[in-house]
Amino acid sequence: MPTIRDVARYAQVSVGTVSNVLNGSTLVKDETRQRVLMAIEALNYHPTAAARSLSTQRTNTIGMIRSEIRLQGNLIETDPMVLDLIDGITSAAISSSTGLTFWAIPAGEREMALYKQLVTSRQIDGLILFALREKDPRVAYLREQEFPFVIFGRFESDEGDNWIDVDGAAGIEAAVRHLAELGHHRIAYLSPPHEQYLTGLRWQGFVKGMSDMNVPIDPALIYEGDFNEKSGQLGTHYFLDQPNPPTAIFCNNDRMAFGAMRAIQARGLVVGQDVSVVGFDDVSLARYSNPPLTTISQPIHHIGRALFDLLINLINQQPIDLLGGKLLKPELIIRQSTGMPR
Amino acid sequence: MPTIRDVARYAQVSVGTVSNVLNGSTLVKDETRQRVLMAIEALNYHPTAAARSLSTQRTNTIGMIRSEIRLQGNLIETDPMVLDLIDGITSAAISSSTGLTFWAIPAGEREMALYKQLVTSRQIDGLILFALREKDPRVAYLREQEFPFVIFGRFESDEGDNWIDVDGAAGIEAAVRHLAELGHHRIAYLSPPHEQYLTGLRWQGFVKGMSDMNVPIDPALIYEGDFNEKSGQLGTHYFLDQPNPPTAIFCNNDRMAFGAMRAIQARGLVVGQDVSVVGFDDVSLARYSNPPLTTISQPIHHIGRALFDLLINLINQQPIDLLGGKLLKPELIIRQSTGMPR
DNA sequence: TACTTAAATTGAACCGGTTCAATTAGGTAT
DNA sequence: ATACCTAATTGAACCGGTTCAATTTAAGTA
Repeated sequence: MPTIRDVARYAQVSVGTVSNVLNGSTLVKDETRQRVLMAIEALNYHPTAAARSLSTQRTNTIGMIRSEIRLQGNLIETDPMVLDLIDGITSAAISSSTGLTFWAIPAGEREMALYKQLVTSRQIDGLILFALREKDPRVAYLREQEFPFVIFGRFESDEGDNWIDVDGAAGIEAAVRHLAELGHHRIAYLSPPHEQYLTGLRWQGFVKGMSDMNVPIDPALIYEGDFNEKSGQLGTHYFLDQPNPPTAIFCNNDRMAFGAMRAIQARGLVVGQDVSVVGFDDVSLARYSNPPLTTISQPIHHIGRALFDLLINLINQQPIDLLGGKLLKPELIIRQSTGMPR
Repeated sequence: MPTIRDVARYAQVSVGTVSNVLNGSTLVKDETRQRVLMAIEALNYHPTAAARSLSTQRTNTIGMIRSEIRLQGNLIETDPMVLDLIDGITSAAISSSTGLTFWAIPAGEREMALYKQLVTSRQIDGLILFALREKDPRVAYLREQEFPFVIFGRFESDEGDNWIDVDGAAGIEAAVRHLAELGHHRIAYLSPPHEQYLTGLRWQGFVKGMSDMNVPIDPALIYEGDFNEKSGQLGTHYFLDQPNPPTAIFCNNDRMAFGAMRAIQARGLVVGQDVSVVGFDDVSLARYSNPPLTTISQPIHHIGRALFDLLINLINQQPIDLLGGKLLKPELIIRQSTGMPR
């Protein structure tokens, strides 16, 4: 493998000049630049990433870590939504030749060790966090280390300027309004796991929506799910076993909504007639489920891109342009899983 | 940030000794090791990844690149299956403190440029390829460069020992047998895009299954899809518009199968009674669709782990243990989307 | 006590880039 | 011809690890 010194020798210039050519400095005479470029071509030279990183202190890599969370022993599978997020991030990353590196690790002690490792060994220039938990230790640590990071979601009273979120509460309010206007008075709530930070925010939206529409909240119609289909199914059976079952179920993600629809159908009931179901996320399948799912859509691909841009600005210590605001409005997509109660 | 020289000074040893301690060499006296470890602790020292990479020529990072393919102008969205693959890879990677770096780039010229960049700049130690296309230029290039890579899938007559695949043809044969045994004589085939290498292999399985069961193949019942729900829907409408429509549709992934079910239901027909549907992949939603989808299951999480182990062995030039064979048997999961024809 | 051998430690050289103070080349004004 | 200024180029020092031949220390043996 040729090094920069080989190129310098071949082109009969110094290594400094080659470096200047590589980094687009304007200091180099055109004729010299040509000679260097020809040498690079002739030797098929490519700068080594590690050497460059060592002297520039930049890796051109950002990181993302999935916390493997287990509830009652079973792994919470990754939401298809995350894949869309990854898609958005990587499609923005490619244009600034930055890579996205992934790790997956069980939440807990080893998780913090990984974060510390990455930060102190400078393997990455910045981090994208998502699915924050209550009193998430990761945020405290990264802040303390002044390590660049952005969050998909909010954390503790919206402080900081390094997050982008969807106003889930507003989305849920809209969903509740939609259900109430259809005539539903018994609306069940399939909650996210209580560890998640967003759980509180979402709940506020539900409470506000219910109170605005004068629908009473029945504690018997609340169930804590874990974002998997299975818990949507379990929660729904629990609801329908109540003496006074709900006519509508709001689910905090689409996967639980799919599980809910399945449970309703397993009892010989019709989704959208006997029981209405609303989801959250609008994953690509929501449009194709049977019946098509009414759900709250978030512009996840756009969010991925925006998070990336925000992080890069943070890393470069450039002024932050929030690209249309940090709190994005979600949109209620009405399909056939909701209808008037019988 | 402290460097290895700071640690050496603090512990009153040489940098060589510190390095030996860091790398678990047995040459260091226990007492010295303790002193060094205390110094590391006291200074909160962590080796810099870039410096280490520069001298070891290893990055402890492997790469994966998603080819953004457009058909008739629209992007083929990433399959949820890929997320499971990533999950499997990263869960294996974490135990050897290796990261997985992800890029997404449109197939074509820029794509090859990215591969060349990564290989020659040694940003990664190895690559995981998937969704190979006919005469895929990536394989030729990587082979020529002798760069370590493994493939999820096969390529050109199974040559090489760096791939792991599911025997999709066998899976399809089983699916066709299942349908024929139920009494179906008109079985439609929703094909993968023709550019994909697996398209040929899968087709062979379909042909063999049909011929074994003495079911004729009708050219009017073949449609080329693109793995998205939409094309499943379009293909199904095309099939059902035929003068002599099929009673069963085999779809080459679950997403197209979901689209197919939707199209069938949109015409007031009942899936599993009027028209049976079989998918491929067994994504987590398949169990929760309405009706639950009969599909071919591949152990994708296991495959991710196996691909990682294989790649690491390749990188370390260690003998390859194929962990239970390179061609894995898929399993037909029979659910309610298939039944006897009316 | 001297000699041999094994164990532990040392530190300069190296990996391959970037940076910047110092130097040289080229051009213009006096 | 000389002084002066700007543009272009140079190359040693640096980034922070690993490696290994050379050296020192400790243990074992006669």
